[in-house]
Amino acid sequence: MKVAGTSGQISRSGFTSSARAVFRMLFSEGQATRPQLCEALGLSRPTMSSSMAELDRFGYVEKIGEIQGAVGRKAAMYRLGEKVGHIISVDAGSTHIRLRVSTLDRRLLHHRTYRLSSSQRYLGDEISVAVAEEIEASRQLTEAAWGPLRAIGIALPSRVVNDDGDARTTRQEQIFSHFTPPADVPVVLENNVNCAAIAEHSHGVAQGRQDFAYVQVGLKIGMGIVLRGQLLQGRNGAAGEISHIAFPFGPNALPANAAELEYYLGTEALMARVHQAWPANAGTPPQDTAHLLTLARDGHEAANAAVERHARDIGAVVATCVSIVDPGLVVLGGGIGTSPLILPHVRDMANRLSYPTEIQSSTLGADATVLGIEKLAAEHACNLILGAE
Amino acid sequence: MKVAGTSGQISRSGFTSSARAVFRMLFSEGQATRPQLCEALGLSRPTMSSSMAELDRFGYVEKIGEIQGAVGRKAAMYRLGEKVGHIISVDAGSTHIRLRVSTLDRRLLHHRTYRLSSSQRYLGDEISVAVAEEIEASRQLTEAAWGPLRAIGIALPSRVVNDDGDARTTRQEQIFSHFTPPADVPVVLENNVNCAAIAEHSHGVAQGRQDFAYVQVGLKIGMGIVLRGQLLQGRNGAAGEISHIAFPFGPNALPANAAELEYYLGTEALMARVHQAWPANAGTPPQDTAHLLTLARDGHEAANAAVERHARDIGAVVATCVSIVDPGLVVLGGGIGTSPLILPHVRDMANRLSYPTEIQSSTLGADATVLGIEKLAAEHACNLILGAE
DNA sequence: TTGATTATGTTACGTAGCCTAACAAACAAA
DNA sequence: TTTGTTTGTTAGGCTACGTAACATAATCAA
Repeated sequence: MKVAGTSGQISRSGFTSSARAVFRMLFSEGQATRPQLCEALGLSRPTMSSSMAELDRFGYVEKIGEIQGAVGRKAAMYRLGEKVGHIISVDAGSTHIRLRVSTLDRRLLHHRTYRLSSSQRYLGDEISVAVAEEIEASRQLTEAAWGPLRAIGIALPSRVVNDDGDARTTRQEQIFSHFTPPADVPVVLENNVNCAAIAEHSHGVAQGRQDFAYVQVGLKIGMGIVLRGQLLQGRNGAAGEISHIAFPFGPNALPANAAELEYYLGTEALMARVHQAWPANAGTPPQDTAHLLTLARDGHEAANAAVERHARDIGAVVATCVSIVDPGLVVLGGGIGTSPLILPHVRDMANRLSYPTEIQSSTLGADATVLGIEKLAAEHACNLILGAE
Repeated sequence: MKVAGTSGQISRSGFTSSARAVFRMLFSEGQATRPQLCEALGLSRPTMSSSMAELDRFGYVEKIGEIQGAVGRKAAMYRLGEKVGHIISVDAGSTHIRLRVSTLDRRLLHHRTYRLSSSQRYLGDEISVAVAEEIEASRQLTEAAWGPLRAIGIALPSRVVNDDGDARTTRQEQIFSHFTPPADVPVVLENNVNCAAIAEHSHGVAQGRQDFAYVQVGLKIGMGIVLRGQLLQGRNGAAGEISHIAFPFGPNALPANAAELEYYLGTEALMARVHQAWPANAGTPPQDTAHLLTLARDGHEAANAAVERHARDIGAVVATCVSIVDPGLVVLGGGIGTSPLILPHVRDMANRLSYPTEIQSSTLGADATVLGIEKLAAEHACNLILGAE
């Protein structure tokens, strides 16, 4: 993740630690009653009173109702107030720009989707232009009740390095070629596969897991790794760049070039192999992977063989990842990754070659990436409001 | 890391947070003056007074002298007191048992080395017996001034899982087959390669690094990964078990069995390949890797070719690791790993296939592993004294 | 309806753990 | 010896919590 726009303002918030804890709780849980907050945070009722008063002075909390228990007085229910503001999250994908405007506790305020005129393999000018236009369009709709814009998050189809790393080796700055963020609004950048991993953590099958890996298999192949609840980014923003795994590698084979696996496991080369191996009497070969998967599902022999071999290749990649980080859970995503046809083969291969690991298919749809960057942008905004410490 | 022996005593220490901070500082720095501690921890002199008094009541600090600045009153120098106690650290290696008795701030009190009668490939009875005897022998020498025994750390040549994992799949419990630790003394277990990685962090070339990987190349091959300053252990204690990387893996090759890389990159298979490829006119082939490296260093052509090929294989493995965790630094250790002959080839291969990564040879000797487990045991003891949180 | 019971929120007040200010002690340099 | 500097202690205040007690608001049983 890279953050631009707020350089060096290490703003201590001025809130007491209990007020910060209350804010964080409402941030993560969405809403809670005072007794619930007391219980969860181990605070006394007087401390809760003063914390709430403290946050209320800034409009940072909002009473949204009362809850009646079995007996006794009603408990007041709170959530974050409107002065907390909102964030804009953008998935700058290869075919679509998906945008969400939401509160810090991720209540959706507005959303839009823009279809790019052509599929963009890499981050370039067209994406930058589209992002600029979409953000501008939604800013026009901003309502007073949304409060201030606290952050803009953008998921990019490129490596992203943080301030320690060397941004010149990535494409990340391309996003700003036609897009200039509003002054004073921090921009949070993160790789789109990493964002999808985050979404699995907050919305998907990896909920509650401290450690897991997300493997996206589609046009390209990539991985996002979450360890101790935090995204692993790497010195060059290259953690999870599994297309750079040594390939081919064997007693008589060493890789000649970097990223050979990217080509081999990409859909282009996969379909080329399918066409080459397609029997003359097996009908017309499939034109894309979706078609290939349909044929395989319907029991087509040649299609099945191709899918199985691809699944076993992916299983080998997963085994390699497990051997290195042993995450306990691997989530498969992407057009091919989510196919139920590949899951058993990946499981079999990975668990035979490596250590016991749960392997699941993602159930999140096309919104996964934008939900992931939304989470990251919200967390960044929350940290800014509560001070770095 | 696995910890046995102290089940469930979540002892809050009763010390103020500043006293704990002072303790931690003396723990990590060894010694410091009061003004230094104030400066480093951001505490006032009155607070330092009360913190010191607090710790002194338990004999947890000790004044060891005074330091005279340019002008003004002398500053008192402190270190951890004898009531803090000591730890026993054991490297249960394949050929030697190395033992150190030391204070929590790692002042050496006693050490001994025992040579096993034969090289043990795996953790078994003989190691357990030897560990029991060595620990018993050094306990006999315990002096009153050493204070209580706070922890026993043992580095094992096996996978080690923590309490979440399934210990039945590892060999770790074998260590207790002939060794029964004293009651009430926690035992800290960790894999020996992970320990060597820790030692690189605290004593070696990885000092000051938040993230790095340590690759040990010798009889077997293994890796220890430190991320955000903490050892990565994995759900099955298998993080860094790079012998399970998919191998062979290529367009026409999938691994048939687990851990094929362990055999291929092990010294046994290496020497077999060397012998097979040895030209008839090149003299007698080397009998072990040390000899092979000597011949290569002296310019022997066939030896050089073998070493280079092995180095490139290792470089491919390093590239795979970098592609997944992108640590920024890889330290090479072990009998073959530390050879200056392989370093350039590993560097070339890894950096060509993957992302910019510093690659260094370890400069620590045979004590690395025991120093690593010493660090872990000391940290565990420190946490117990200061309370969990 | 009315009191008993219970949960919630506020007020009053105590305390721990830090701080600053001021002073005492211990040193070097003038 | 005096002066200035640094170290350590004493005195006293402040903040962020806590507990105790009370006020408030609900259910429930008579």
